[in-house]
Amino acid sequence: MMKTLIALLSAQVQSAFAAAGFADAAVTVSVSSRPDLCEFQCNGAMPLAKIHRKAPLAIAQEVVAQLASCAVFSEVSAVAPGFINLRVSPAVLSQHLEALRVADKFAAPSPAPRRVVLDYGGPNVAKPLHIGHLRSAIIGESIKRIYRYFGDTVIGDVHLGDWGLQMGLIITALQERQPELPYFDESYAGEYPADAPFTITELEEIYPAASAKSKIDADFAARAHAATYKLQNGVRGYTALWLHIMRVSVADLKKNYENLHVSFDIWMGESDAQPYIAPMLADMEAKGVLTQSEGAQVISVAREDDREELPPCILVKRDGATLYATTDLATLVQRMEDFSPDKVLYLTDKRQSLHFEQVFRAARIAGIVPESTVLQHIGFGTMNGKDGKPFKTREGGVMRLERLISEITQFIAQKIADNQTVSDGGKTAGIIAIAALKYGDLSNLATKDYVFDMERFASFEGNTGPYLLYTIVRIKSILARCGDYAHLQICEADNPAQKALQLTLAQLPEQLQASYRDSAPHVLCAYGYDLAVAVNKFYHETRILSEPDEAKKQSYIALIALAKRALETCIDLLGFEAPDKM
RNA sequence: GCGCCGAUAGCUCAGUUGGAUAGAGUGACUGGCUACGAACCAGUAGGUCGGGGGUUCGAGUCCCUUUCGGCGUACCA
Repeated sequence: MMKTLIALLSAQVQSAFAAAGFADAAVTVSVSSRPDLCEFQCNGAMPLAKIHRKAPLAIAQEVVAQLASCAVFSEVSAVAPGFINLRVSPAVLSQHLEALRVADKFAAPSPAPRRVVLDYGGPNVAKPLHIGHLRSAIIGESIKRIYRYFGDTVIGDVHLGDWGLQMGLIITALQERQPELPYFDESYAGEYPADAPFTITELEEIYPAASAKSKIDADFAARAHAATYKLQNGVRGYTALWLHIMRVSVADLKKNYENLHVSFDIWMGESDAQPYIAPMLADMEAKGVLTQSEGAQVISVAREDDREELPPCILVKRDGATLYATTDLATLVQRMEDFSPDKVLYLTDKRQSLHFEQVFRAARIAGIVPESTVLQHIGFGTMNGKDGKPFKTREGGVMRLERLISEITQFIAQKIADNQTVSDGGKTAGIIAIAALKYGDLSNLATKDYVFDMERFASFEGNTGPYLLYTIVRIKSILARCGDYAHLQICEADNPAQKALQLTLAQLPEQLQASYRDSAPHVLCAYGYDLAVAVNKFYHETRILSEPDEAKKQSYIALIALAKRALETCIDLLGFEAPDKM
């Protein structure tokens, strides 16, 4: 894999510094902050001024003198107080893009590919997905794709909430409604029915009703606790019922995630960690890391240098029950055994950051996870409404994901209806809706709260997902008339918009790397938008199909074909796709 | 109380090891369709980067302090 353009230019400037007598300097070239003055800049002379007791401008001038004969640059100058301004030679640029065009990938794979367990999604069974699940799914899916682009092996685990009191509540409510079912007959020894005694719609109604009832009906609550206990101790009928709940619920979750173009490699959950809990606690006991505190069994995770003393990580409550942290640690035991990952990354709401800090420390102390395995939690912010408060439906309730997607799809279907170019029963509207939703979310820093505004996200103007799709569709429309263009080569630019597009395209590898290094999809959103702007400007100012000079025309076509692939790579890593027409 | 996070144009957001005149979008105003899609392009106006102090040749960025907001703060997940 070739070097990035920035790396190539940096190497040239670095050796010029060395030739001028500044071999110790680690200098880099960056994209210019003043495109009116130059294309690239190097600020390396200024920090050297103090060390060498020399004016920064003088240093810059000496370096520039060394670069004068360098064919890589078409223009080099030193400017006060010590900037080195650079323009790349058009031939070098076009050759670089030509190499990028024929490369099978736009960025070099990671030199040390990792095994990563990515814990995202986190839905609860028997409960519908709502907007609280949206960000984890969208951001996780994008990070998964970015990691894989760089060669990591990523195991995406949906990590279901499939254990605990909620299951007891459902079972107890079912028993009230259908006491005749064989699952509740402890003397029953036959086969249980293959089909579940409820649909997903019924299940989604049963749970909230049971939850509400348990709060006002103490007897019902007690029976639910008892049912939970029986389930956890493997009572046959309850286990069979639990499997029904799981199958019905997971099938529905899969359908919903598919609509979002989100997929998982494994569908494990809290229940899978249960067999690991007892041995893990015994091991902690043996190691002496488990201590009694206020009646609970805990691991102390506080450190000397903490600004504030961290509460201990509680593993067993006073009443003997285990908790979220217990399950998460047991899940880590299981993940180390099954996958021996180099990294485990969790994507949850940022309100859980203290919990993960405690769990991570406890995992190190208990020796569950070695130092060589990175544990990271990315806590994302809340999706708010226009009023700045957590997003709600107009009626004030929690918005179901299904409804959110369908509302955006309808909104967009209405807009493209005016255009009348497409009538495919809403398929295109669905594709655009997903792009609008995901881009609207991912273009923000993941860790911050953001304001969800459907009209803004679904607008086809400005910095939006649909704008990127529109740009791709325009290119497709031209390429469809070009016959076979795969062999066409990119040549030196002959106009400013073309040069600008080439320079933007040359940034692609670095931008991909930055998004990988920082697990930051928003970097790709910003770059994809910049690239789309450059494409549209070029498109607007250049005749492509009607260009009389055949050589120029071919170079233009090769350039937009590369731009199309670059844009498609960006949106694919963000987790959405472009239609052929819109 | 303590801790974490945030505050950048009317609104929504970027801003990479500290670098030149702090950038986009949107809204407002203006111009461009007999060229490959005007869902586009170009231009104008809009800023004490919450306030104050410090470090530095240079601070939106680093340090201290302060105001406001969000969240968390041992037996929920």
